[in-house]
Amino acid sequence: MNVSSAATLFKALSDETRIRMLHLLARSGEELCVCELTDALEVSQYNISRHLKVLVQAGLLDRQKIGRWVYFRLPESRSPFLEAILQAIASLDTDITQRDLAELEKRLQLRTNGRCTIGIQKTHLLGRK
Amino acid sequence: MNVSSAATLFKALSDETRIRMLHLLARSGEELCVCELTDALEVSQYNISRHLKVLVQAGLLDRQKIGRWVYFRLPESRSPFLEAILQAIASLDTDITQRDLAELEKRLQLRTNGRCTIGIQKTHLLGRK
DNA sequence: TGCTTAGTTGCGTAATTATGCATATAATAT
DNA sequence: ATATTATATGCATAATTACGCAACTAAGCA
Repeated sequence: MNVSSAATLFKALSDETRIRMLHLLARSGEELCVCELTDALEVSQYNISRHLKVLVQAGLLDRQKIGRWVYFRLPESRSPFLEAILQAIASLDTDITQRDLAELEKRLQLRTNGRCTIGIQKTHLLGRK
Repeated sequence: MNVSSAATLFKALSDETRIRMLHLLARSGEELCVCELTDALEVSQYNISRHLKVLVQAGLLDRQKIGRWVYFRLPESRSPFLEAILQAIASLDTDITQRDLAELEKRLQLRTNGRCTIGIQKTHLLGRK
């Protein structure tokens, strides 16, 4: 980890939606697809998608496509630097983060065989008409 | 610590100069004045001053004026969240951070009675003609 | 061979940020 | 008081970022 990549990493973390996504991934221990994150956070689908791209490019998330769904998870191997920051984010406990976890909990119960099999349920968050 | 202030904090950290300043403050254990930071980092005086302001406003630094000099130090009381991040920054060890520490070391030897008594030595970094 | 669905991305616009230059403020010294 | 010195900041410009909208790709199904 050098100064430049640390600055890039912090820049990727300098957004509320991205912090909330990482918090959910860290606390749930799950890998989550775009539509699950969209429903849990109640942010428009195209914004979720763009924020996820920022996190992947910063090395904060791994991406895996399964069928029509794309799953994101925290990288298995993390530097001490990254681990410390993810721990800090996971420790966030406020109205918003509690709500996010509760919404995700509900959403994860719609999985079948441990996988998401449906799209976005909160249709006003769709990135198309 | 809530999501919004975490985002603000990370935004304040999303700049190389600001990370280098925090790194010096954490590793040296000293409080440092504007001209010492300017000489150590070799960044123009007005930019050092502006970056310091960002860090103070984000709650990452305390400011104390002594005579004509203004000293900055890490806050004595830190949340676990902040402590984890400062530890991570202090652990940075690269060409740049080693050089910064060496330059600061040299600069601190110009103190008398543990205080800076001179201005910027690298005159090309001054914010005036 | 389409049609539907999960996700991505280009474009335009608005907001924010960094930096150089010049100047302002504030404390000390002559 | 006036000049000097340490630090801060207003202004202009350039670069970056976020977001809504719309269109696009890609995978599975009829």
